[in-house]
Amino acid sequence: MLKLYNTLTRKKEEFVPIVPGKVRMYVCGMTVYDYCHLGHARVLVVFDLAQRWLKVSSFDVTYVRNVTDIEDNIIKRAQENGETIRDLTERFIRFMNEDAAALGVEPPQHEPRATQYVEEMQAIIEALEAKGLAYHAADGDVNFAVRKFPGYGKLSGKSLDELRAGERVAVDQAKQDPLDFVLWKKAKPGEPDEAKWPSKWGLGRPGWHIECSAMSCKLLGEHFDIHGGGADLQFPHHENEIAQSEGATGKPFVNYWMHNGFVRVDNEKMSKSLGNFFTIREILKQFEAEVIRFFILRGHYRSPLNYSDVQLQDAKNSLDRLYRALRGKQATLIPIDWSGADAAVFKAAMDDDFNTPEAIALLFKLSDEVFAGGDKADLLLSLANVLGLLQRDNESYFRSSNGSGDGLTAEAIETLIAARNAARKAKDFGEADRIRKQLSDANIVLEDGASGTIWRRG
RNA sequence: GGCGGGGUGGCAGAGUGGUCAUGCAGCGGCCUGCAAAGCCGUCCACGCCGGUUCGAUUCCGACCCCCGCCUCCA
Repeated sequence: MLKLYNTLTRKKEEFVPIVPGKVRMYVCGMTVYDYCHLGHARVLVVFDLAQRWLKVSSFDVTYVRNVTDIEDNIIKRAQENGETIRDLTERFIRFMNEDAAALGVEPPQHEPRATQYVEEMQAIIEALEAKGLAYHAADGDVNFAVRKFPGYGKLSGKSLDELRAGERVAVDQAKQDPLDFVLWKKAKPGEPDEAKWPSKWGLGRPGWHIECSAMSCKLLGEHFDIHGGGADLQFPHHENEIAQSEGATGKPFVNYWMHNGFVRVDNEKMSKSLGNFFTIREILKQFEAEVIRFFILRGHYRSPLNYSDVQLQDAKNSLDRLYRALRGKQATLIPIDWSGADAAVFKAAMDDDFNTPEAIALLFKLSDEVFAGGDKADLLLSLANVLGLLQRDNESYFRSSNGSGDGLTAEAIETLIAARNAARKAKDFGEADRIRKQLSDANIVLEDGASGTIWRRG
């Protein structure tokens, strides 16, 4: 029985899908005007994990992860770069997909782009207007009237009056309430034609929040199971989605809200605005993509994740042990018998709000047994596969040149190893150790085993 | 200020009313020509103060500290 922590109720709840056997899940994806950073990687990996586990749990999963390809920052960046919005967003969507693939993220069933759903957005805004929940303001924008929606604040636990008391932003005179948010933005002079759509309120573009209401509704229906995203989207973004969707349809919007914790740097949130972010690409120059995935999965998805080189290296050392257990074992993927003792432990951990640290601890237990000569290699490989881990060819994992480059080719290394082994055979250990030192200076570690010498990059 | 989440051993990170997290790192040993890997052993914990309890890191209360949201942000 799968239990999920639901942000809406702040409790772990048994997961019961709306339609038996089916799960519909929507996750707020990226706004594409820059490279993805580690924080984005966490969303990608965490919800990929959720998707995988739901599938393993025999659910028919429809997973939607959107792309925001029209928004203030995008327009600004395209203008700064002197390129079209389309060129900019296409490029960063491509980069995002490359990063996601590297991290072992299985593509969602749908990756809708906001610009393809403007009509649906307009339809929702019209419905809200008809119900008196939206108004065309004096400045030409269409806003959501937050005071007219009784449930406003239920996700974030905030009340309108408290929010107002803490108001830190200059009040926009065109709004009826400072917390009212934009559904449709009137086009402004100087904005590119690409950023303008005709509407009954004149030329303009959709607000950010309405994009997700429209895409989720169109692809998953008015009422679906799981909605996810980073914890920073809880308010106002997700709160606003609820107001828009429930306001327009009169139905409950989402049953389970899932939010992943932040990635931190020096105990501070990693974010674009703080400028303290590390892009996935940067980290990939130093570490294997799987190390990043493992680094994310070794912590619980709701906990903060502290980033540093030291932590990545620690994660790599740890992952190495798991790979080492499988080295030379010819393990193959097998169907998992979930009633088996080990698999049951793994399943119990995953069913408990995706407790990957515990699931991974079980992987280490299996690796101990493999080292001890037990026949758990296939199970280890297969359970790790559920987490998207340990699926690389063992030798290519250990020999990949990510990290400190050494310039030595595999052939050169093999030649040196042969020379060293000849020296060892001749009991010329001085020469043998000299060669090993030469290799270790180049970051190559040797292991002399019963079946010969194997090497890896350190 | 309001709302929310936390403080676990050198580091990372789960969890639990009373026997073990797990990994990395350290130390001693086995193995090895020496290493590496593996194995065995070992060191290092639950912010602070009270309370409940036979017993609390785990439950309750106060306190201190940290982080997030309240403005675009995964």
